Amino acid sequence: MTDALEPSPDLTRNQALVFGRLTEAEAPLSAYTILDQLRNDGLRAPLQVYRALDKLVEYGLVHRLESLNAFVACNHPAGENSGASHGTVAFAICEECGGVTEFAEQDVVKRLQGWARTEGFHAHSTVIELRGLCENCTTA
Amino acid sequence: MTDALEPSPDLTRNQALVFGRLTEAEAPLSAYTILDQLRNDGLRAPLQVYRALDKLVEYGLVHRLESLNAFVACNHPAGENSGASHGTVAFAICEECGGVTEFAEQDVVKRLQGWARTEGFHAHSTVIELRGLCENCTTA
DNA sequence: GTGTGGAATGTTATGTCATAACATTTGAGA
DNA sequence: TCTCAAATGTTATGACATAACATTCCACAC
Ligand SMILES: [Zn+2]
Ligand SMILES: [Zn+2]
Ligand SMILES: [Zn+2]
Ligand SMILES: [Zn+2]
Repeated sequence: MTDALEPSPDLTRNQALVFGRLTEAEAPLSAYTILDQLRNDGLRAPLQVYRALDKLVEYGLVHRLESLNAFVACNHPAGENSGASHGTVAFAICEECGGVTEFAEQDVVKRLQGWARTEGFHAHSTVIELRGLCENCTTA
Repeated sequence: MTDALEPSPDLTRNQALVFGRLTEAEAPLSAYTILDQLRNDGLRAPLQVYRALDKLVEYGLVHRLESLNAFVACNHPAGENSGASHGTVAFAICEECGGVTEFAEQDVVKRLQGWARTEGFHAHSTVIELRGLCENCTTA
């Protein structure tokens, strides 16, 4: 229903820079924020970042958060810097601290697949994003 | 978990124009597309459209599709032009014909609520969007 | 009927996100 | 060494969204 498997070859220089920056970040980053933080590494134009992001998303190393127009490094269990790839996942996005939790609920995916099957809809990607407050920010 | 109930008062002129245009459309419309189509009705600036959209979304008459940066009129069973409001729904978006199907899968919502409860995450809105091909466009 | 305040509106300018188009460089394999 | 596909560099432009401020509208109190 989602995410064709892709090999994850060695990263190019720009891809490694962008991926490294996202891996260090504690919250999603926009492409322009990434660009600003990589000026000293030689990046100058948005396209350099967007092209790297396109590949990283294709490899399954990075996810795009549609409701934020921003990107996060994958934290999938097997999602190290090797050949990582996985199916549909969901994101919980805290609007106070910006933190993002990636999680997989197989029953949710199954249910959506079930709906798609009965309707004849052929999904190739699925977006699931919860917006709200994480536990820390609720109690605080 | 989502969508506080809101009364849906009489629509203002701009709100009615925008809602009418979305209701007639067969696919999602961007704010700027709506603006272009309402120039002859006196609308001139993006903010006039965005402000109307904000209210219509608040009233539950219109939904924003995050993965498209576009808007659709609600087709909820009780979602006429009266006081309509409902919980979390999902959207199936055809990338061939542009058609959007709004549907509710209570088990999906329950499962996501379950995850949120165990994690202490307090969601106030939920985005579920499937991207792919509808039945017509798959067979065609 | 007049005054008043909140909501809606109108308008200009600006900020943010993303891609088109084209030139150049790089590097693996014939 | 040649060659071609992939990656990169660069400029310009397109698409989506909001800040800031002035004005109008209208229900409601007086
Ligand atoms: Zn992941
Ligand atoms: Zn938080
Ligand atoms: Zn609806
Ligand atoms: Zn279709």
